[in-house]
Amino acid sequence: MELNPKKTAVIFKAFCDESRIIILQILKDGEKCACRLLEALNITQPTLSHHMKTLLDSGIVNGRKEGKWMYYSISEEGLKKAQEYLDYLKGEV
Amino acid sequence: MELNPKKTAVIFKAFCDESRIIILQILKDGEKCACRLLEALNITQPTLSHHMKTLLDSGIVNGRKEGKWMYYSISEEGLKKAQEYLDYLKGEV
DNA sequence: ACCACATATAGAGATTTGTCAATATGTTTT
DNA sequence: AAAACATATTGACAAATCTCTATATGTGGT
Repeated sequence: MELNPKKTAVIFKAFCDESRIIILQILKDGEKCACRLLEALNITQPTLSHHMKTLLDSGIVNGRKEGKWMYYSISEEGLKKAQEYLDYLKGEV
Repeated sequence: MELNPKKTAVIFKAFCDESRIIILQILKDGEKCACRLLEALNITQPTLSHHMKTLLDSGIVNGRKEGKWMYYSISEEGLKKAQEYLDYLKGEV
């Protein structure tokens, strides 16, 4: 656990907004195109793009470009990092 | 996993601010009085109070009043809830 | 009852964040 | 090359958040 406070906060920003939780809920079913996410949420396309940037920055979501489409999925590695931090707080280090 | 998006976001607000991460870092060592936390942080007493309220609301921290002192500690139960959510996203449900 | 101390609340200012409309970039098809 | 489409970026505004000073509340000791 060498994470500094600022970096740790960035990771968990993924989970502290309602819209992003809904996005993660959808991605839980598997990789989705941005357009599919947009259909499911009551936000505009630029707002979705903004949230996806936050999620990518957090490391909790992976992005993959295929042609004109952008595919997003949950990053097992990112989730693991978040879990490791919670374990660390539990004193299970 | 019956958590609604708003409630989930509230839980994780505990981890998405730099000052709160530092507070959790200190509480990892065990229960601490508010005055001890205040010494360790470069913030005013009302600001600390505000962050402690956020942490209590998230369920990640427990509070206990003893005389004029307020003691805070990490809530194993709260942490467990956060971890369960991350597990859920991993598809390990 | 009063004073000293620890913490909480109220209110205000500054910063950050979420949101949108408008526009730019990049890709595919015709 | 142009048109159509998917996504990203810009710039502006509103809402939420962080921070402070000032003040209130509550507790223990004198």
